[in-house]
Amino acid sequence: MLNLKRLQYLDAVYQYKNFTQASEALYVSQPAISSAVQALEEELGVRLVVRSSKGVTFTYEGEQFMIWARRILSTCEAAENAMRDLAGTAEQRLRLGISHVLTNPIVPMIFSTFLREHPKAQIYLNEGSMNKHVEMVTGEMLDLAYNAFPTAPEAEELEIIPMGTMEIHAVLHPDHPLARLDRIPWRGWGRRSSL
Amino acid sequence: MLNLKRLQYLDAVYQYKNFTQASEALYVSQPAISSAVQALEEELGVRLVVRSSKGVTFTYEGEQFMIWARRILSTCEAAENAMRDLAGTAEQRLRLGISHVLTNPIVPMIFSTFLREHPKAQIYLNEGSMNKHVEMVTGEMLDLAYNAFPTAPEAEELEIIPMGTMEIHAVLHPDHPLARLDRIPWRGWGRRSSL
DNA sequence: TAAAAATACTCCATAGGTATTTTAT
DNA sequence: ATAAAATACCTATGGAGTATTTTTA
Repeated sequence: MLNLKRLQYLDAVYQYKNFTQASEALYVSQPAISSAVQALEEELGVRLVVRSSKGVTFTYEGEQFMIWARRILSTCEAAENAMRDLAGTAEQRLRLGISHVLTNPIVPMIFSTFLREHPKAQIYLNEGSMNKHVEMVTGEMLDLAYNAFPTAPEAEELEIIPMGTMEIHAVLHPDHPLARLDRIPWRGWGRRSSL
Repeated sequence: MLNLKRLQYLDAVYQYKNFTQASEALYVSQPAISSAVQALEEELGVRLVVRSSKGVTFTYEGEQFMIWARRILSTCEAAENAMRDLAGTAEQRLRLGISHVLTNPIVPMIFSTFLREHPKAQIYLNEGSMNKHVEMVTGEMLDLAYNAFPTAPEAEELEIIPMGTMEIHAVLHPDHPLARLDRIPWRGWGRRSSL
């Protein structure tokens, strides 16, 4: 299996056509370069460079290999940059799930408090079902969900911060049998048809 | 700097969605996989997978990174194959430089002797100047040059095998002053106009 | 309780360093 | 005599193994 550091060393050798200069550019010793190139040649079964007392020249095989090496190295660099981007924006990003019924009270809070503290932040709002949001937080698709009754089994691995309570009012016709009560008991809901 | 072995491990994790199975597929221990993935996450500054007691799920960042990882790994494989090809054909290939004036005696030898011993070999014949061939052998562009008078300075780093001698005859008009001699001295050449 | 991943630790291979030798100009 | 690479040798880091612990379904 190839080794990226060796490719990097070979790349420097290709630029300088000289082991010593390559080693100085990379802040390593000359023998480190020497053995890395030897190891590559050994592994590939191919002579990559011709050494002489005035530097190195690349063989045909060496030139061919450099085409691949450069491609590999630049792809790696691109991958690292892509991840740096994701990591960077991740710090400037709030992926928030909000249940439809809870949207009202939370949205003003976001724009007043959160955005004042993180002016550069981007906010991804996902309105949807509460249990779906529990899954999305578990799978790191969301950072945070503003939720109620997190009863899904996955919810237990999440940190849950109580934000407050919400009074639920029943709006009834004065003639409805429950209209006589001050409070409507929970147990009643299961047995009755909804309004 | 990225490390290809770690990418390979992550790739197996991606296939099996399970550290233990990935480790078995690669014939390494489970902690080896575990620490490789941790190291990658550390290096990239990004959470790649979500661990659970029933395996792993890839995060958004993890999925994105896998696109790059696969590309890197397959490019490496292609590079190795390309070099294997070059190394393989190198053993079945004679890159031979022949000076124009020497072509006659060597060509029959190639087809009779060499090809009988190496029936699968390919022969690249390069007809050209003798000093150019010395350079090409030095730079490993040729395996062998059939040459005469290797006087180029680079020739001293080459192994030289005497193949034979060749008589050089001067064809002269009977009235030419040199025609009287049995042998024409070398030193005469420099001072006279050519024929 | 079982299955999966993390942790602790130990060990070894290998990458890298320094000093020196070899080679060729 | 100089400049470059190779070699010898030593050290240290990191990767991998075994054994164990933690976590969650």
